[in-house]
Amino acid sequence: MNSSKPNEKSKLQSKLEKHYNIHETEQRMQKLWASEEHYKEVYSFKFDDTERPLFAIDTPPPFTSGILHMGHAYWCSISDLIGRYKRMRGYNVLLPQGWDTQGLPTELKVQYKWNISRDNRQLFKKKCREWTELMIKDMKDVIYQIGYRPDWEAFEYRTMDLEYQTIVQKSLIKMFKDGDVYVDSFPNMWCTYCGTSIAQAETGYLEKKGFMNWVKFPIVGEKDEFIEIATTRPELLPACQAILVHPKDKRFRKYHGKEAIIPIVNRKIPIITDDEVDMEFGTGAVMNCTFGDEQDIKWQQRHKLPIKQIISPDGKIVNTGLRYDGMLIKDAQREIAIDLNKEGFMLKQERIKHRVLCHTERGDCETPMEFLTTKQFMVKIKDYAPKLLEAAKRMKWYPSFYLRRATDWISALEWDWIISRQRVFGTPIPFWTCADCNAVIPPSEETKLPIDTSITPPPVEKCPKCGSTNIHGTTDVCDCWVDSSLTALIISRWYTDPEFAKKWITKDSKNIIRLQGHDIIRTWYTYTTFRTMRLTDGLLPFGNVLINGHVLGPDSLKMSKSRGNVVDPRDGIEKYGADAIRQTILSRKVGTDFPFLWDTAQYGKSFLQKLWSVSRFISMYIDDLPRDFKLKYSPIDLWLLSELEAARKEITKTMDEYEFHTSLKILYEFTWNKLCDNYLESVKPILRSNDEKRAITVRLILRDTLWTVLRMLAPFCPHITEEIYLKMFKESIGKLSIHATSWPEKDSRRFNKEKVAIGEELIKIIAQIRQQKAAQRIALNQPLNKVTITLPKEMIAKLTPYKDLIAQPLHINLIVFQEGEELVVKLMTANK
RNA sequence: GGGCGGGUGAUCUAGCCCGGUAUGAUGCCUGCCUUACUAGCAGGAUGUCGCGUGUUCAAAUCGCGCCCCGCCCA
Repeated sequence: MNSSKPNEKSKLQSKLEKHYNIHETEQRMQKLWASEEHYKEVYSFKFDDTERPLFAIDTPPPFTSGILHMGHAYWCSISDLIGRYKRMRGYNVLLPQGWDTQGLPTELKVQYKWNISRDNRQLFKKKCREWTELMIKDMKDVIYQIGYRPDWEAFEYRTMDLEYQTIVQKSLIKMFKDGDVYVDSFPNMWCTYCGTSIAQAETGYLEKKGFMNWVKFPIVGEKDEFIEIATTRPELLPACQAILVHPKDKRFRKYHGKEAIIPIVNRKIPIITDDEVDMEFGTGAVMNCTFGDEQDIKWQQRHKLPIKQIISPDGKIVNTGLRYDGMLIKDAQREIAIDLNKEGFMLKQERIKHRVLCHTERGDCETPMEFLTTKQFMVKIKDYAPKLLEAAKRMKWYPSFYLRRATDWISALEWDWIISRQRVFGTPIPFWTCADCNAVIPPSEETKLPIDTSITPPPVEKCPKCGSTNIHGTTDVCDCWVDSSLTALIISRWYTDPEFAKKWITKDSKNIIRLQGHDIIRTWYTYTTFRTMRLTDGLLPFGNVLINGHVLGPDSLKMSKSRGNVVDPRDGIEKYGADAIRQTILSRKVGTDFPFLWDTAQYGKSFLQKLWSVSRFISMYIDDLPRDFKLKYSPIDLWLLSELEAARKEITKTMDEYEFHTSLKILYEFTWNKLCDNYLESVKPILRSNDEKRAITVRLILRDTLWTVLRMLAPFCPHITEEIYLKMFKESIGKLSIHATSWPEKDSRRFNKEKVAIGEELIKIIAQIRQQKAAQRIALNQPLNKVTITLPKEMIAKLTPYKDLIAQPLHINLIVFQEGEELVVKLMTANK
């Protein structure tokens, strides 16, 4: 065995600077990881590896709005963390990253910011692409800065790419062939602001201010008799087809079978009964206006009421033959209320707040929904709901309670999915239709995709169903969820490499985890599951679902520009560094919403310096350590090692359960508390002593412990751990990067439990003495003449051999044990 | 109206599944300065764990009822 005592000169040389240079290091590491060498070794999916188990994350493709907030940094950090962790656990990890590019917000930006007209569709699309390229560049830059390192090289996708659009069109053609696609002129929800149909999933209820109007309807054939109704939408009076009352409502029994006259409009309508009328609401009588809301549609169909469409796609009143024609809905509402008042039909008006179904997803238009009868492409999903429910239950949900959110939503599905949108920047719908019978006509087999049927002639001259020649292409494009519901099939290359896809997409797809926010469970989650199952004969897109919450502003409120509480990740990275920001957001339970707190970021930054310092300290003592050495443990050593093993076990377990906040907490506790404050302080004298055996033992323990901690910290703080690895461990470990090393294995050494307990007791006593010093205002480095320690008899016997372990670090001349019930320490200073 | 989540010192929070002296951070206060630590270390104060009730030797934790906040949906 060669002597390992470092010579005096090199003893206090550290390989690490005194202060950790966050920004310089992080940038250097990111550059390194972008290199081909690191890509090949660490971050690439290994196609030719048949040994290692597979693991893929279906990461969220962010919408390329150009707006970037802490939420993006959040899911990037989670994806990155899981990727790095699973790699260390021996998985062949597929970490793709895509971009959800086609959407209304982009169109609006191009239209208004770049002032491009959408009339020239080809030019407009081109400009949308250009805009999107710029946004991707911007957003990529930021997620790069947070240390996110997906497999860009092989698995980056963009929904606007022609290859992607081809696959989307292929998938729709298959679904058509399976009978899932149809065209119908069912009343659809329509956004008059965006000028497009809207899916149920894109709407939400918003609290809006409005008026409740009490309107009198004269009864036909009666003098001065009126039936009163309460409505928030008087402008729909011209579309009114009936008044409904509850059959058991005594107040209206006398009007059953009679007719009423619509005020202003002067048209007769029947008064009919229906069980679903809420007697408590308003006056108990309700008018049915063809397309007021979902309930109106139900009633219209049940009672076979005539249909009258008085709202135009651009949100104007039409078709009434009254002076309101051409007015915006809002204006007409006001005007008709004025007229009702003038004519004496308005009983009263009341300011109210009510919940209105609005366009809430994608874009901030928040326009109240109207119902318009337009021809739309639909996909049958409602009938498939039972299978979706069953699938959701077969997946593993983290946290588990979100399963309920999914099943609730699926059970509530009432309509099929409207997949067409009257927009420009989107995947073209690959069908023609027969204007006479609504038949859907797909392109012929040999047609090269993607196609735009608005400029491509149809493959047939006559409608195969009715023989009509009235066949048209469409300018409609796909709902964005038609694009993004394919991600699982895209990353597994279902359409381009079926052999490869088979490895992933299976009955349970247990090697894939979907990561997404809770706000898009009803859209992205549901549609991906639905589409994948339909396209693959019932296979699942993924077997695991990890739901993340929202990062709120520091004031615990939803981040919003108007509130001014938006936290830009770039600010955070600049102030505290990427590793600190990652700690900040990863220290919270996954699945819950949480505020972004700068204090926590500060702690993360301090922790980086702490980790750096302890590494720096240890680096001074680990040169020339023997490879093979019979260690001479003290109980305190054993205590540390058993604490480390306990921590490793718990951290591994919580990482596997995606409870990162707990893993991180244990890492903090172990590193800062146990390793630095307790162990390190107590062994410092040994490091400098002449007891070579003990010194080498402690140095080996310190090195190995740091190495273990460093690896467990690597997924959380990839930059600093990589830097320390390169400076201190690469030479001996030999791997290119810490992110290519493996997760710490179980320490199978069996430590004498009694010795460990003694070590713990020693640590406790040292802490007590420190505490006493502080209480008596004695400087910590001031020597103590004598310390009396009161302990139970059997403890004294056990601790006596280890007096030095207490005396040395605390500079005590004499330790005296005394019998007693519980631990008490008494100090005597040298000069007392 | 329903479902889900939450209500813990000044602030933010862990713990709750699997009952047994409530965790950590920030801030505040007091000391110390020891060559790993743009600080660090040691210590301190601040809590009826939303309210009520039940089960239990024992409840932040389990049951029931209620109140408040958030989200999702009727």
